[in-house]
Amino acid sequence: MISIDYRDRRPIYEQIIQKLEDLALLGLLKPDEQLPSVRQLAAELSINPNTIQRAYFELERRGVIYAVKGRGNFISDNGEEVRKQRVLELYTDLEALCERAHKLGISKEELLERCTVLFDQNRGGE
Amino acid sequence: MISIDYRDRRPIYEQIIQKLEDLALLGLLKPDEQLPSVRQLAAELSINPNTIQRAYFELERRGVIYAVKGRGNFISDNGEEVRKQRVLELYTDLEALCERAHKLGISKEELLERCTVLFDQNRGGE
Amino acid sequence: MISIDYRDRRPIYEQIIQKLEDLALLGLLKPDEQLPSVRQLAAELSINPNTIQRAYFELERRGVIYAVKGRGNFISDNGEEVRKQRVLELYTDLEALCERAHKLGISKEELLERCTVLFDQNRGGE
Amino acid sequence: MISIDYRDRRPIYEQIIQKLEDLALLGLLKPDEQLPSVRQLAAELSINPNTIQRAYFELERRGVIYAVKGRGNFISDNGEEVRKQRVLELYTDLEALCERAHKLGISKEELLERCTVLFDQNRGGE
DNA sequence: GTGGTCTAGACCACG
DNA sequence: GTGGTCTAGACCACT
Repeated sequence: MISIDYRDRRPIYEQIIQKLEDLALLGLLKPDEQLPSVRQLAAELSINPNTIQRAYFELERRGVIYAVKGRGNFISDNGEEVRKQRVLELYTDLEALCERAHKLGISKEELLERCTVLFDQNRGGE
Repeated sequence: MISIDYRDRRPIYEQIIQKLEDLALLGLLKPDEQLPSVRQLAAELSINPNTIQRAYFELERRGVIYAVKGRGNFISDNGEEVRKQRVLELYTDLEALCERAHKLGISKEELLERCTVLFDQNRGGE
Repeated sequence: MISIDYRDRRPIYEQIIQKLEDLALLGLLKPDEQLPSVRQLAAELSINPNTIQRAYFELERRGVIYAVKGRGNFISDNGEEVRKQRVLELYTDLEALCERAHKLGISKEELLERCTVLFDQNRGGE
Repeated sequence: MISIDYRDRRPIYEQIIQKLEDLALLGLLKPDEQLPSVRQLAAELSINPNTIQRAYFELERRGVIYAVKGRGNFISDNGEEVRKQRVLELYTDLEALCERAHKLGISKEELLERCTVLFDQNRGGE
């Protein structure tokens, strides 16, 4: 379900957060579905349970999952909220990218054209 | 000429690299123009000379500046090549962003619209 | 595994880079194999950890190794790409050498003969 | 007669040494021909006289030129000796290159072939 | 424990 | 004076 890329510069807990968030966002993990336990997932990925714990804490803080004492962790049903936040993040990144493009002397038309091509490419790739 | 933002999570040397690269790319620093010396800039910014050294070293590796022992550091004149590489990097980042947008269900029209707005914002910001 | 030659005029960190790159290129260090930690290698060679750090940093930049925060440094698996780049560099150096030979009035036959001898010597040296 | 490349990583005095040695070797500077004075050359190149002095000292040590107190510096007539030493240096470099080639898994045939091509290229380039 | 960053201060080669 | 290298020791984030 989840795999870790040790070559990735980002910390492991962040990779796990992102993967689970993606799965929840794409609807591959349904609301109220139970996640693997901290120990189980830790064993599965051969990493420290603390790292899983940290990822679950952060996901709970973000409202992606909720914890029930003695029972486990479950997918929250406010997927729409999460999605909105992701969209906001994307727009922030897009803003930074536009600034870089501007500094590099790329025209708006050039950027939009490229954007269109890349977006359509993506469409076909699925 | 350069300022450091200690709230910025990026390391200091990276901030310096980016600032100087931007200045060189925008043509505000002309080819063969001399940069402040390692010690001088360190004193100016109240940071350790090693940190400046590291930034200058990386800039030299990237071909943005060149160092002459006993004389100082100077802006390189192959700014155009550096720019081309930066453009390629930007397009790679744009591709990743388009993929994210696609996953989030953002339509192409929505993305292009946003792109236009952000780009123009940037224009006005100068 | 690694030794430093203090009579060598090249900086220590460069010697380390070369040694490790050679080992990786020759396949004596397998992909995903863990390297000695920065502190450990520093202690082993009786030099400063910063110097090792610098070498590892450069090796990572070259794609020879990859670092995982909190875990260590590991041999990268794109050895073939690195090798190709090294071959290109070697041919560039060979070109400069041929030019020098030409200026010194060395005939092509003389150069090729010498090349053959040196190459075979190398073969026997192992 | 001589030009300095400040982008070159080698120290200035070394560049001057090499240039003059080359000129002597190629016979463009005849035996007993007088070199420009330290001050004159320093002024011409807009660099410190100490740097020229250092280059001349080294050239005298190598037997390329000889100094006459109160008169100036002159080209030595043992050009053949200098050439021999240069050839030795080249062979040393060739040896290192052969070792690198061997480590990279380049076959002898491959190297010789490349050598031939590059040498002939050089021939045509003149 | 690991790597990543930074400081403070030193020595060297070069100009 | 300049850049280049190195040491000693510190703090941080991550596992």
